[in-house]
Amino acid sequence: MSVRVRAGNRPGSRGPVGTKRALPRVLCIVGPTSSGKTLLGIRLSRVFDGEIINADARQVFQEFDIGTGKPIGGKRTAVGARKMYLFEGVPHYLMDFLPPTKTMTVAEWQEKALVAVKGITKRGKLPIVVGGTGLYIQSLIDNYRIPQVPPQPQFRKAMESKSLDELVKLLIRVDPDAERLVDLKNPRRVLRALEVATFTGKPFTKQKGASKPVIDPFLIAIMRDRDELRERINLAVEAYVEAGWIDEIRKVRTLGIPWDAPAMTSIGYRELGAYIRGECPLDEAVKKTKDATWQYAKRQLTWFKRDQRIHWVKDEDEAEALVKKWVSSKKKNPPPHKASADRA
RNA sequence: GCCGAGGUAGCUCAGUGGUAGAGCGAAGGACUGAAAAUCCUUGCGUCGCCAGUUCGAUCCUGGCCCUCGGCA
Repeated sequence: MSVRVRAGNRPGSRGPVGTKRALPRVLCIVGPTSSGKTLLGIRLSRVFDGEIINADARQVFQEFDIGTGKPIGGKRTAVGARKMYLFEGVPHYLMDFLPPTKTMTVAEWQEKALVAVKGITKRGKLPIVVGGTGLYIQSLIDNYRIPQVPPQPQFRKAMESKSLDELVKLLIRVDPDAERLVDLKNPRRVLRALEVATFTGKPFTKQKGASKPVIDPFLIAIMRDRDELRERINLAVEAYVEAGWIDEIRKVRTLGIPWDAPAMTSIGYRELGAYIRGECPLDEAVKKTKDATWQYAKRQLTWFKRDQRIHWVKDEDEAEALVKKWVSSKKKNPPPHKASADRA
């Protein structure tokens, strides 16, 4: 079995040797859903002449607007030769471009995001990454070296009939370190590791890692206490329904998007889908959507809590003040971030 | 009022004569090409109340209380 592995165009893998240049500075607004990232991003993009790079795994989809929390009123607009997503004049990259039946991967996001960072920087603007998909953001700021094997549908299909135990055995045989470095109880992880080993002939655990940073990030998140965040989530869900979320789903259906399309598996779309199909009453679907969103927010918090580089602020004003200091501290090639180095 | 079913973890329920489990929820955690995904860890609760039988009852017997059906 042979396969075509994408050529070595991985970001950061090469570069001008010896030409020491400051890394592009990138502001990253992270944190759990409903904490206020989108609004803060818009505000800071105005104040600091920035452009936004979406780091939300669901806002990438076309037609999925209300329920994914895209800024209301933004849309694809022709700018010169090509179309770009604009919200009140602020360009958003990696937003609203993917057909709902397609999937995107971390590696693709990482690559596109870096291209966007470079373009924005070249035009003298500040790149602002905004989103709650922790893995995406980390892949960018820590320059993840992701094993270069795209998903292999036929391989995954072929392995479907195997039990987890069998997959684990196969994996350990070709990649003994997987025993302690891969979550052997998680079928997805095991399958992926096996996939990489199979198509490269080398152990998965030897191929994952991180390269030298290619950007100079500044991470910021708005701290909300538990009750407040939960309340914000509830209100957001209600506001989305009020704003026509259900009609949005119906419309997407008339466009031929099946219930099991990748974008349809987003929180709320699946719960409200059950209501639309007549499987449960509306109030139940809304309640489930709130609960699922909260569970998601907790997972995000688990992710972001451990990243010591994040500056947690209490409100937008504090965020702006902090960013102002960071922006004006330019030059001075900042020392490499400690936190990223001792994470392996 | 009569007949039937039932009262066990926050919820839905399983179960046994030797003081009890599952799913969901909740809390915490992981996370390198599906990430709004996927996965891991954590369960003493008066087993409705009272009395009896028994070495021992949540499980058997009797009474009581409550819930849900059906009949009046």
